[in-house]
Amino acid sequence: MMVSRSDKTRLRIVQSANRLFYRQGYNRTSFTDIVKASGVPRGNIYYYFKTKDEILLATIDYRLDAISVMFEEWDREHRTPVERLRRFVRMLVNSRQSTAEYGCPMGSLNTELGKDQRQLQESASALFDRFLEYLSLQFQEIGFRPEPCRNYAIELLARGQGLNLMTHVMHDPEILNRSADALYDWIDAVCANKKIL
Amino acid sequence: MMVSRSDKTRLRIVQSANRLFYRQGYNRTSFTDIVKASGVPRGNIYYYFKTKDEILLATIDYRLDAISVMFEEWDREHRTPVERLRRFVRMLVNSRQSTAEYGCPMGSLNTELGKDQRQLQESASALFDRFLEYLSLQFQEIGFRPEPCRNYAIELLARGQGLNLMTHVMHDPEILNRSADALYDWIDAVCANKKIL
DNA sequence: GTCTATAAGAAGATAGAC
DNA sequence: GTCTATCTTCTTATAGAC
Repeated sequence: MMVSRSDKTRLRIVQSANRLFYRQGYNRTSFTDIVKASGVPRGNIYYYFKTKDEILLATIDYRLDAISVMFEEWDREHRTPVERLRRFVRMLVNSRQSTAEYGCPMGSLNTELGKDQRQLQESASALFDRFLEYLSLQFQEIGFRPEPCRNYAIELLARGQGLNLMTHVMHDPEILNRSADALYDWIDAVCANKKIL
Repeated sequence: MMVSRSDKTRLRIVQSANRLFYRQGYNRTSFTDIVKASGVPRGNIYYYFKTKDEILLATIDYRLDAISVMFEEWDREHRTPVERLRRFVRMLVNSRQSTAEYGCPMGSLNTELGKDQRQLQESASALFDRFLEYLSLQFQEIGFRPEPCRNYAIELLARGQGLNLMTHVMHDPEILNRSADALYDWIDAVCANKKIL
């Protein structure tokens, strides 16, 4: 696939913005911040994106693609759905340093936008949907009936987000480190429960 | 205790700002917003607070006071520490409507400030400290050795925050409603565990 | 496609009359 | 203590040359 020069410029804008939105939040990141970080002049950025909101939507798509790639990798590396659920927990632990500094990229963005920028948050919630869909599918493959699977996915994601938030608030990556076992145990317990059903 | 007229004006500013900071976030709330909501003219607000940051610190103190009052009420209404822990979960469920709209006041504020306004977030984290202290104390009164109590408190608070976040992201108060049972069960399980120790 | 200059408005904060 | 007018800076966005 050809990658034109303009595609490269666009990508540089999106990557720089994505990084800034994560580290400073969307609303505290100014257009000038993006200009400086990307090295792309103001007018040029407006050639690619009509508004700052459009840049945000592009970063969300960018993240969605990254998530898809990640899930494909998990599918390739792990044969069983239980291993993939554990892989999810391991990802949280692996990200503990940046989580302690800036929070969860997905959770903090949705929290920021969810208050009074509903339309943007609706776009950002697609990130959550993607995770819920994937986790839910794993529970189905374990053998649960479809109905409870989504609730299991919500419960697992909620616990992950809770740990991410505490890790960020206290700026202590060790919280994620030592709490992970409880999530592994929870996965095991749910699977044990399955045999009863 | 005498409540002077100037105290009243100050309180109106703090209450209006507190409401706005919760509903719009700190950074998206402008000085003009506070002027309009409180009905107090610009210059007058600057008589009470030198900067917008100072208003935020005042709202944090305001919330800390409200939390103290709440805990005193819980102590009066419930004799046993287990009942108080359950009361905490019940509070989360009771707040589900506003949580679905605006998130957790404490969690969303700390998430917003934690990225690149560390000094302000340090002040805001006092809200978390207050909860951790109170919950930790309940576990101690149940009979646990002091060391694990703080971790139990962190775990309970994390799970609450996780549910609050999912409730907010999906704008669905029912998530908190149906997930509360798992928290009640968790409290029971921890207490059962105590007998083993 | 690239880039600079600048418009138009909103932000936080101040000066000073009353 | 109260209130209005204004300053300065920063914001997003546009115009238009190259």
